[in-house]
Amino acid sequence: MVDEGELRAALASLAGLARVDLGSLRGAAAAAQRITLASGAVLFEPGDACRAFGIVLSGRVRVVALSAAGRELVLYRVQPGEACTVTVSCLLGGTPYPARGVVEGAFEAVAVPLAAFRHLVDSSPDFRSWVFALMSVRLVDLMRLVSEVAFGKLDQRLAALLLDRGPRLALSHQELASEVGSTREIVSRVLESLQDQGLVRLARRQVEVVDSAGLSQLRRGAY
Amino acid sequence: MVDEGELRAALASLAGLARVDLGSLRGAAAAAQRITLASGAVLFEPGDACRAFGIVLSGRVRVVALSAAGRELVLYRVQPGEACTVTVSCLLGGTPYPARGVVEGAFEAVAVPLAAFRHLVDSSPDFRSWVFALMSVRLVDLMRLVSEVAFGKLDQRLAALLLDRGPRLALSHQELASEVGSTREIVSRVLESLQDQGLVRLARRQVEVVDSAGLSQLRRGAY
DNA sequence: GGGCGTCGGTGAGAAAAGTCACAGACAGCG
DNA sequence: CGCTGTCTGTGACTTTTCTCACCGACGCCC
Repeated sequence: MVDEGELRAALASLAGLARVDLGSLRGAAAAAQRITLASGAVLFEPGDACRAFGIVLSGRVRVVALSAAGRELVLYRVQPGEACTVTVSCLLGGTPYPARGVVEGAFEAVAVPLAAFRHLVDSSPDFRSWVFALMSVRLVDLMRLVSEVAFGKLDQRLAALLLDRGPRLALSHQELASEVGSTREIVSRVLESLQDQGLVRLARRQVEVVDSAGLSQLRRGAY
Repeated sequence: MVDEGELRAALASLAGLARVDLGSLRGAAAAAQRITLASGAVLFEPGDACRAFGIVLSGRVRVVALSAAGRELVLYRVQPGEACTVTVSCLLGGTPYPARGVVEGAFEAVAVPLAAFRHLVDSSPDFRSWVFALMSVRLVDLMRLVSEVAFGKLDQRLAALLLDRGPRLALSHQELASEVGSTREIVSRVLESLQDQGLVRLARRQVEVVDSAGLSQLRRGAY
């Protein structure tokens, strides 16, 4: 159970949700729960049933596809101010989660049960279009991801990752491999080749982008 | 411009849309357009801007990712009674299409412009939850597709395709390759190997499932 | 300084997929 | 019947990715 003012304050801080009206919030606030988790906590596993709709206040959720062999691939991240779209999908469709959700950073969220979620959707146009927008972005992103995984080579995928996530990435090769759905050795070798081409500089648990223009070029049509 | 009764009849024939109320339809009907296209027509190309929301009455839309090298991969199909979810995403997000949409079969659809779509969403809870349900299913399907493409071998992907699409598939190897995002030669060889294992029977432009139990087994953990 | 756990490098080999080139088979049609 | 376009089979080779095995390097803690 969450204080209405608190929920309101939380929602108000989120882009696009500032104007959810008071009446709509009553029911949701009464039913909502505050959730706090430490980094690394698992929110859901593939096959789990979905019980509530969550709005992330701080920290992130990394949504990861798992292979039978234990390999991983990050599908997307839920940022503060967003809701987990798989959760919406699974709630509405009654399907089990198709992926794992892992907490990154100090995590706080508000969990709203299905009934209250429906009520919010029905009563607040702002809330509604916020949810639509989230799902829209996710859908298009996933379609792009499918293309990249199906058609892109690993150097291109890594180039894209490096360009997207800042000029400096403090991740081990194993962690990078889990981002892109590959294995440590391969990532090591590909990174080494990128370094040989003068595109990045490597250090223990760190990749630094040196030639971002070159990386962008590689990202598109490798030649 | 579409007659209100006609639009109503069209919507009424669709699962989950039977009860969209009359008032909500007025605006939509006035703005809606009837679309008829022949099989093979291209609805949209990657990069195109999205102009209207379409509900498919008959025929299907095949949504396809394209690689720089000209390879293809079917992301999903929009069946009669469904709406194209990329279209919703692109409309709401203002993003260009990330894929190609191709008509299959004799195609009829009702196209509703963005404003009228928004009005329908706002005024009809039934319409709303129908759209949510569509997007939910798509999202989960796409996540599964990412996993399959990233972790599955081609024989598994083909096995899944054969199991999903009836005991008999009348497609050329090139068409099968375009379904799964591979090339003709590879598909030919994999199919031959499936035939050697007694799982399918091949003929010109035809694949027949012989041992569906075996195919299911292959589909999961190839051993 | 010694020990330990994490991290990265590397070699050897195999498997999977893609590429190129061409040949033969089949269907439909004039 | 022969022609033509589509469809499939196949050999030979390359590229990409994966797997296994092992080792050395680094950081940290006692």
